[in-house]
Amino acid sequence: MVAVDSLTPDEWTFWDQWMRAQERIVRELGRSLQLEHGITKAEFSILVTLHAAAGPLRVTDLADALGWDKSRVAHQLTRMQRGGHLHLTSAGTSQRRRSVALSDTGRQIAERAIHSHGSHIRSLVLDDLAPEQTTAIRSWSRATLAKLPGQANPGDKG
Amino acid sequence: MVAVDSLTPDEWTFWDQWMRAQERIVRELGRSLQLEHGITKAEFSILVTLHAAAGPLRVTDLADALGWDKSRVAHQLTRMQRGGHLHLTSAGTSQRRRSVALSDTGRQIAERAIHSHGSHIRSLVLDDLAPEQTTAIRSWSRATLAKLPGQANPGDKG
DNA sequence: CAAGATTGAGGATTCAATCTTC
DNA sequence: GAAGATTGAATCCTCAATCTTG
Repeated sequence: MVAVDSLTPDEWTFWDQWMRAQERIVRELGRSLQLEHGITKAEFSILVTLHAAAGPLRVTDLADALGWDKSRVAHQLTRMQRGGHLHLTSAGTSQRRRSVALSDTGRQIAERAIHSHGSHIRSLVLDDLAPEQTTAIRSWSRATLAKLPGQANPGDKG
Repeated sequence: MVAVDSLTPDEWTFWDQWMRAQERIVRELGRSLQLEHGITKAEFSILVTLHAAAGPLRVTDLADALGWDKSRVAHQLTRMQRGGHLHLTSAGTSQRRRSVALSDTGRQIAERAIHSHGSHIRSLVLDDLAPEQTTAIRSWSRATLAKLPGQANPGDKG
């Protein structure tokens, strides 16, 4: 006799529905980004972070701003390199990137995408949230970010 | 002069923190599954769905139960085939699967994983939720699932 | 033909290992 | 050597195209 469940059926349903709702929203937003701007969700994240930055960023700073690990950023930059939305400065003969910034077209795409993505977030999500729901989710998000460590990069103390 | 933002800074922060919190929880739960049971989140989803089923499922029914599209399920089954957690019956000479069920070891892993995964969900999430937060999130999830169509499989009426 | 199912290609993510530079 | 950055392999996910079978 082993207790298989550590959650009640009601708790499982709660969790399952929450995760499914989340995934559908994310999928839907990703599809819109692709359809309307030809970019993926990951590309959008890079573009919007660079758009918000004062100037060019090093890979590490980009990673910190995004909460991603460096290898994820490096792979993403590699894929985006041929898209022309980025301006990458590299070091001499090697493939090592020194800084990343938006190109002119990158900036244009970023601004258009930010605008329409925001609209979709509003109509898919924000418009349906009552003030108490917003409050509840906001406090959960903050508590969770405080509770779970950010993406541990190899060099981090720990 | 173009309005770049359709959301206020506060709204962006709200959304950004929500998504980051979500991703960290999911990542953390995935890591535990891998560490403790040697399975991924996707594998867990398949195992738990088959465990809940009365008997063997066809690919389409598995996909419907999961809210995944069939190709996603097919790829996942292909990867899991060599793991020995599944019992697959196929049709004569072809690679076409007729039904999917848990093997004995699959059932054992599923039961253990359900138990510990539930514990992690409780300690990472449920324990920190006040009743009002649970209520708010539950109603958001339901509304969202009702609002967004499930994964459209090619054959679905539209 | 249509419903059931698989395949291939391309981007995304993670982990561990390695390269580069100071 | 340590900090900055890339690489390779394995899994995952989506879309479009194709195969299989009733």
